[in-house]
Amino acid sequence: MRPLATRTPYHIFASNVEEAALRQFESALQQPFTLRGALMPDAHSGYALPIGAVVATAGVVVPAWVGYDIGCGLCALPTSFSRTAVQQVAGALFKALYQSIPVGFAHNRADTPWPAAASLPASPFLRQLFGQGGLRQLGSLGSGNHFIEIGHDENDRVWIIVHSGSRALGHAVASHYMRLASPDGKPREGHFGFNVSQRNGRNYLQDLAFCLAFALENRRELARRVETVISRHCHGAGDWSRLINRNHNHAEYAHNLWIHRKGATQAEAGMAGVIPGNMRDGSFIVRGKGHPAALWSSAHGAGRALGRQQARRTLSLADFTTSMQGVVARIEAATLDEAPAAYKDIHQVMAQQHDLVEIVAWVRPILNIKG
DNA sequence: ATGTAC
Repeated sequence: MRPLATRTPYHIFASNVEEAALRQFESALQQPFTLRGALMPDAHSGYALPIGAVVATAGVVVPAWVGYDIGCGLCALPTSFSRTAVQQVAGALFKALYQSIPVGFAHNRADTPWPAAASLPASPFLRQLFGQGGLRQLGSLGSGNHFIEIGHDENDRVWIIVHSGSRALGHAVASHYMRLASPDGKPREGHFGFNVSQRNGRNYLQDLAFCLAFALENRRELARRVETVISRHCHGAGDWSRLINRNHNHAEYAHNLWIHRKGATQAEAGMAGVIPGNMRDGSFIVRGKGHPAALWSSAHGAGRALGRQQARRTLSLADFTTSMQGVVARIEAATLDEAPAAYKDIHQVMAQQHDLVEIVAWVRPILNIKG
């Protein structure tokens, strides 16, 4: 890979990165407030900054470097359900889950209670947005790469894995602050940020924290609903004391840096994490190694091998069906862009980041829910 | 990514 035109220290953990993504990363590193950068093995181009990029600044927060789905991430809940019992009723669970969980653009008919929201700090702008149906979206999945997986590890432990984010709320918050940060008042490509000590910067960070809490509560609610549905058919429960939660779209102050992660998972030394592969190969439960050159991060998934349109054009439904043998899932033209073949090989991606995370368990899917 | 787009 070509060297980047910058004196800012950076490290690329991917074997080959498309030129468009490289240019985005390079231009982020060229910003005067940027101190360090890293590209994870799943990096590919996104808005303003590649997905799979981590960029650290001195006192500046850039909303476009967090992206639209603030707080998007994964929860993994180990359970005491029996693998064979779950497998026997997988078809029924699949149907019941789509009845109890809104997916795609759908939301709940009624609000999901979230009492803690009232005492969380938030700007008046966010309060107003949140008041307009925020709670109806708690416990809704969304679309794209968001999913719910029920799977089992090597010891036959059943896991509930949820990938979702802050839904319309985070999107509106991101758009608002990206518009505020950009000099021409339009949300667009560019590396426009706020000083963290100024009003806009403080408001953004406060609303970002709210969205992170909302996204976590959304994933918890989704996992609760999955647990409830399974327990109507099988004995057992989730071990909520061992719930793992990791964001991959966020900004935080750590190690004396303002670290932005856009499609990159926090991986401090000893920290539990979840890295999804694809709807056939499942997800990995990991433990972070706290690699400083990776800015204490890892990949957030396999990364796309094919763009969504390209996947829809070039992949066949027949091959998709064959590749999904043994997994109960939406296998149809509408989900072809999420077929395993649309993603990079997750095992290779895991191998490329053995200095960043250690694999604790491999959760292989029994069923998968997508929007 | 998004009760869907300059």
